[in-house]
Amino acid sequence: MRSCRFVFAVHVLAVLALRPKEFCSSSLLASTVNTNPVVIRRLLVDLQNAGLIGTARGPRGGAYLAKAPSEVTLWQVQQAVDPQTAFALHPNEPSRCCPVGASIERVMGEVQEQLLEAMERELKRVTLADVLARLERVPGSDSPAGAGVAS
Amino acid sequence: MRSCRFVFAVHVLAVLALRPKEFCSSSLLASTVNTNPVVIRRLLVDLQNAGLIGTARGPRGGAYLAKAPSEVTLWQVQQAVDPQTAFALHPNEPSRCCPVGASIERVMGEVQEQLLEAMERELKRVTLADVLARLERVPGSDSPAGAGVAS
DNA sequence: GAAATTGTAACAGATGCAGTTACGTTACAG
DNA sequence: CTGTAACGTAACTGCATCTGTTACAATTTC
Repeated sequence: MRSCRFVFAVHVLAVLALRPKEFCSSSLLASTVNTNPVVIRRLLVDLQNAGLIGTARGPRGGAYLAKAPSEVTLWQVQQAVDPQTAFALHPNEPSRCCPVGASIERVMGEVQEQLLEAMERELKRVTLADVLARLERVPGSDSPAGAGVAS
Repeated sequence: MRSCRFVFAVHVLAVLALRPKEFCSSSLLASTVNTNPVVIRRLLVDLQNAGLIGTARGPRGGAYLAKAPSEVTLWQVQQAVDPQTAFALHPNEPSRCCPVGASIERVMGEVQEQLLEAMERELKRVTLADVLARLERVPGSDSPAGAGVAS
């Protein structure tokens, strides 16, 4: 994955986790991520479809975390916002005459499956609560960095 | 990784492995991969720098495999032609005022390291010889599909 | 009814990659 | 020694993708 949707999504979810029971607007989230509110709203659509957050329209509306941080794995986040392939396969069909070209796509497809499974195992081991626990403690901050941490 | 340099490189190395002691031209390799010879030559430069192949100029020149297929892992190939990051980090510096923005880059950088290590372990488990062994046997082909296989 | 906020469409700018053409360099063959 | 085949590399094009931006309809609160 080359896009930054994944880190943006983790960032947004972490902010939401630090403000439980609050509705955060896309403008507020955009200012902490340092991007445009529409970029955030596009992310929120995918996160909502995955059941990770909820949103509300109108004044005082915004997004809120729909699950406990310890129940949200980075794998869920990644699948929600950037379902990826590990590497690109052949863009043009290889020559079928060559014994390699005849079946290289199948073999590399199988390799890709193994690789994606390894990435899935690794990303499932890290939860949003783990991410919160690894943020630096900022005592003077307006939001306690430890809130919601369950590691 | 989104580019197809990795699959192209494995394809090329597999063809070279099936023709030991032969010099294969970039035109020949390009025809089995179904791309342009220059694309192949750019790959060959990287594979040569990594010590996986050798090349010779002039008539009857071309590329040859410099190692036994069982000694070449897909990790070596991937590092040679497409050293990658697992995912993109923040393009714009996040707000340092927010406790998340203050250290999210470090945390996600650590997550990325773990993920890359998992991918490395997985790709090191697969050698070029394994790839050759998983190609379909084509008895009528001009090149025995089992040549050089050591799995 | 006004205002705030999401949801979404449309577009601009930047980036990266595959493919292509062209040409200099090298080495073999006769 | 000359022609030819091949690598090495630079420059360019076209295409796709992504982030960021503007704009606007739909929704909800006050």
